[in-house]
Amino acid sequence: MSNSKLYKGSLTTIILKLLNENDKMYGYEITQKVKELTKGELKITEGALYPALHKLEAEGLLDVEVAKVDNRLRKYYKLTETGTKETVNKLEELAEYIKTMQALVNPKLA
Amino acid sequence: MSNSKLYKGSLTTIILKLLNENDKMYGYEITQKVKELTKGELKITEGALYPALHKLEAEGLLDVEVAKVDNRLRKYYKLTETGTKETVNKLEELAEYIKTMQALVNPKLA
DNA sequence: AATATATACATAATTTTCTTATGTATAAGA
DNA sequence: TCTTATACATAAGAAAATTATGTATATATT
Repeated sequence: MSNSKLYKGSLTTIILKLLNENDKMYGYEITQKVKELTKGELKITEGALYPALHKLEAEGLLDVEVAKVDNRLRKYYKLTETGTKETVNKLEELAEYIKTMQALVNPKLA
Repeated sequence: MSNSKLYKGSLTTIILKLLNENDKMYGYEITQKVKELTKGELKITEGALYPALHKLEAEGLLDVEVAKVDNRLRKYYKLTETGTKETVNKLEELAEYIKTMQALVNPKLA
């Protein structure tokens, strides 16, 4: 991502969550979806995204399927069974993190 | 931090926020305060904390004052004027980030 | 027809920000 | 006496980004 306030470590969670909702997506689609959902707040850069996808695939959390659309390459990624389980963990971690940060930063509301 | 689910980039915000509330604190005190406020969820390691403090000082966001208590060294840090302004920015960024992540991860509630 | 923008992938160099390991030193508790 | 707590620090390495490139096709603009 560029310009944005993204904390390192959350990209994986974002990818997994999107794939959990959308069954299969390709890289470019993910960048566009994030831009759309965050109203331009978050821009995922290719330099971050593609290595992240490759890593998740290598770890067995994602499966790939190559397709050719309009004479252009697309790599569709989808969650494996392990990936689906890991998505649950990552989302719990994120919720936990947000709670913890709010306790630190806004102790009155905790 | 160790063991924890902390996303990289939030340590600076935590330090600034604590100093904003407590006027002046020393490093070890910060580690203990974070542990206390997060009920042990977050443990700031010295390897992360001290370099972060030095960096904030070098950037002019913190001032240091060395003291000797019980024959042991303490370095009290406090926000400079610039540091106070930057604290506001960092807290806004964090709030924004949390909002953005919730929009991504829990679009129904957004 | 030429050029810019969008689509779609990828990697390399560098930077930021941690973790882990190590080191020094004093005080207090078992 | 030995461990734990207090209090600082840095170095090596890893993780995860950013920034800069590179390739290639399709579409929109001038």
